[in-house]
Amino acid sequence: MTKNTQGGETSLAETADDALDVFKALSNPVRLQILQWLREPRKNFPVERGIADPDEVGVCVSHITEKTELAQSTVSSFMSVLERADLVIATRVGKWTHYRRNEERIRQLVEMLGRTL
Amino acid sequence: MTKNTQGGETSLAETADDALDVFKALSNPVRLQILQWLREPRKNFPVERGIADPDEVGVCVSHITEKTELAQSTVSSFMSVLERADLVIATRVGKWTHYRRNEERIRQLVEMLGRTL
DNA sequence: GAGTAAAATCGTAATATCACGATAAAACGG
DNA sequence: CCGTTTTATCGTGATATTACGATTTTACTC
Repeated sequence: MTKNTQGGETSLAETADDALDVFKALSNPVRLQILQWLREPRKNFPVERGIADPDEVGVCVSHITEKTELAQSTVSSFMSVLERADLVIATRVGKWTHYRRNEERIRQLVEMLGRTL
Repeated sequence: MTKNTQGGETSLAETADDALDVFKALSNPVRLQILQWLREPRKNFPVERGIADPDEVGVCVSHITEKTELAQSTVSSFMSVLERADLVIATRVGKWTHYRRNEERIRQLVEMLGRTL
């Protein structure tokens, strides 16, 4: 994990450096696509693989890997890029690492862009 | 020029592909910085170089080059990346190519991100 | 037309990102 | 503890981006 301990509260100030990380993370078509898919986990990942509720905890890496048709290692590193940019939150449930969107952070981000961009 | 003939009207639909170009354009610290500088041309580029009004037509490449401390050729290509992403508008006045922010497009973009991101 | 100044284009080396397979680490089941 | 499954990490080629100097194009001036 990177900054926050996956918990609820989020830090206030968004620096310009944060923005750069976000833009870098989003400047790849597959990563952008994955973030879109995660908007509706149940719709875009119909087959159940992990045990947990996708709306709760997100979608596991193996499932995302299948959909992207990229290698597992590639998707794994893509997901950590998205995580480092705080765009997604990782939760490990058993063997599965589930990723879900960090909706609060994304909202903050859009709001920040509205001010600073 | 790329799409619109530098005129006033803007196309409606923003595709996801456009978004990718924008993110790519903004995923470089210097390009991001330049876009910020262009928010206040008179403040950030006090010395007059071109003839035209900076608030009207923008800031010329040589002036931006000085401030970035990069080579002229680098800045020139950076500016065309920003232009291809429709984030800035180029206007040639004599020998000088002036760049200014495409505020309308940037607003649209932020609004689009609020919906789709 | 010759000379000059600003910007764009071209060729290039250095660096970063992408995408992979192989391997290691984590977590479980028997 | 051993085997299996899932994910993470590592090493490596392929491709893309960065940044430069040299050259070309554009536009002005004499």
